[in-house]
Amino acid sequence: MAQISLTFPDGNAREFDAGVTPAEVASSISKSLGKKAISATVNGAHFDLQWPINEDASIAIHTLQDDDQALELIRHDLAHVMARAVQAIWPDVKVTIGPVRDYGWFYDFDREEPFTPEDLGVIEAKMKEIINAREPVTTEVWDRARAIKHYEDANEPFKVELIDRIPEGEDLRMYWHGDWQDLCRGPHLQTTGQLPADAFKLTHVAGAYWLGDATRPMLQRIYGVAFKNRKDLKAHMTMLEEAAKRDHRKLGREMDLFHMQEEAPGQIFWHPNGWRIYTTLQDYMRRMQERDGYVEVNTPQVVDRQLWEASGHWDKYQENMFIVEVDEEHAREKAINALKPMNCPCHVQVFNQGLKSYRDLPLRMAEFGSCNRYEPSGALHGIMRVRGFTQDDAHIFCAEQDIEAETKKFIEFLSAIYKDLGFEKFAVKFSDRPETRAGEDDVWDKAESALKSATEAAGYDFDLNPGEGAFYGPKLEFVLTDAIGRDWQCGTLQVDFVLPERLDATYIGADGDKHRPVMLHRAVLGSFERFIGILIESNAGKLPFWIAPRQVVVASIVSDADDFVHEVVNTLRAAGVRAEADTRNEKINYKVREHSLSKVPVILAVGMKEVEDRTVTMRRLGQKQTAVETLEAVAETLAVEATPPDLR
RNA sequence: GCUGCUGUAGCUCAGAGGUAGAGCACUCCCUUGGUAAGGGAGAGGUCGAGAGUUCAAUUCUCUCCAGCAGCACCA
Repeated sequence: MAQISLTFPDGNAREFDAGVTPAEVASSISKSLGKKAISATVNGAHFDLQWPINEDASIAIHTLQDDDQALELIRHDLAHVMARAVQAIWPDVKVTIGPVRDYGWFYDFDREEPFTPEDLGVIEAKMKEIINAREPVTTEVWDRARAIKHYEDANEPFKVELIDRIPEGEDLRMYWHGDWQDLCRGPHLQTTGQLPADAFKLTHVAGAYWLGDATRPMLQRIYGVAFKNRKDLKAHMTMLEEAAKRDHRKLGREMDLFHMQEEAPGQIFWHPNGWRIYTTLQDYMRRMQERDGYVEVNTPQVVDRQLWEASGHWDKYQENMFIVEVDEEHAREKAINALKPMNCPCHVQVFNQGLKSYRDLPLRMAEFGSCNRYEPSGALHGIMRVRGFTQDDAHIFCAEQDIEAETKKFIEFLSAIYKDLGFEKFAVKFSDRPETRAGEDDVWDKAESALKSATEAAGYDFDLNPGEGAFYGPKLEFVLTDAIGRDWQCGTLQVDFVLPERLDATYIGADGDKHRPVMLHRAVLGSFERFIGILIESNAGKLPFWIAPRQVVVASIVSDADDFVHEVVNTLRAAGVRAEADTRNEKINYKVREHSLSKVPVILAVGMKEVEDRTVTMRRLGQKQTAVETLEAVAETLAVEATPPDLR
């Protein structure tokens, strides 16, 4: 038999018969490793212990001590064990797919009756039974015909479809957990006995379309989380509880920032505190944009359908637009309008007024543009996904050769702002050409490479979203994360070759001829609404002082101090600090607790001692210790903190 | 939009086929208290909306609306 050489992580190599399995390799090292092994990395690939190795390779044997591999296998095997448990309880449930995801896995089932929350407990119990039976996991490669026949006989149509979708020539691998069988890429554990019976939990059920396609049947997805041990599971559950406390919807209520109500789904009633955040951010953005060479405009909300037809929105976006028809009885003319879902067509109208010269480019046209989109009801989420919102939008009209420089300039602009707002790190996603698109391939080539090299030049890595670009051009997305790890696109930059064409934007070049500008659609915050949601969650409500709507509460300890309290408030207000008095007939403990819960960054306590010394006792949010300072010193310190970072 | 769940006082929630309860918040009174809840009293609800079943519905059924989780969507 042919020999192969396997190299271990310590650099030593040993000869084995070709076709040796990692399980045999592990056992040859020691009996205990043979038992403890869960999988191997062979030439960089994650290998099942049962797969044969046929060529010289590097090999590392994994045990449950290896976090990455162990967690992946635990979660993956639990997906199978869960499917097995479900079919053991309800034999006519059809199985589909069950991948590993963050913290756990899910598995999609086809079943008439919905799973109930009570069912989850029943399934969990069955899973523990299966785990404790400690049955071996085995695998075989089958040929296509046999696998299809098998699943047709078993009445598992989804599996048959899956096999049809696996490219010819790729191995079809079958796995058995005990006598329960599933089509699976692997790898898997040696036995279900390697699973921690006390470190997983089924969390929730939800619908999910088969193959992610809304035209296909909706399946029932059961989610689970799993860890290596009970302690990690518990830590995860605690983390989720903590994250729930940062939910902007909860904090928005507690901090009295905004509310929403049935009569205006997906729209926000901003309260004074919330609107303070909004205007503070808007003022800041306006200063930053002016400094970076933007001009600000403002355009109509209600626009005739003709413009939307010309721009292409009527065709491609109508479902998401609020259409406004004037009651015929009162209409002098029969016009159909739409609330603008985007600002771009209006900006082209501004651009088109008067002749533009190449000397006018790049023209950076900004608008705090109020948009309304009829978002699907299921997509609405607090103030992060709404039907009425305002973008910090701008369109940069430029020549093709300016794309790279403008992109780089924009990324630097965005990252400076994100830094000011406390987001040092953010993800960048790059989406390239989709299947159906407008524009020639060589133009796409140029645009894509310009975006990529500008991103790299600005010093950012990006994830590629192949084929996810807009039909009119490639795009960059700047993604921030909410309290429980959901991603939200905030900033964006999109190259657009199409709209200038459709709306006939032109400029006169140095050669005296008409040319077509390129439009860069870009936003930094994305929308104020979403960004404020993220800002609240990432700070757990403890906003930076300059953004905090209520910055200082001056609280009296005894009512004889009330006069000085008002003097302190007035002094702070004169220094540009948002201060208010709390002279209610309550104990200082009560006041401290209440204002701390509503996230006021600074509480200044004033008793008779302070009145005599003209001092205040300062307590910062989240800190227990206090500091006595003179009124003048506090006003000076807080005035600096209240100043937006760009004005310091 | 789809699947499932939820909707009772400002908030968090309990409750039952016979027209409702708690804690906190709110108002008033007492209390002037030194850094996360001082004491007492009071007020507050068309039980999401509509229809049906029933002697009787907030409770059961249906429809609608909204919210939550996930999926799809996010040009």
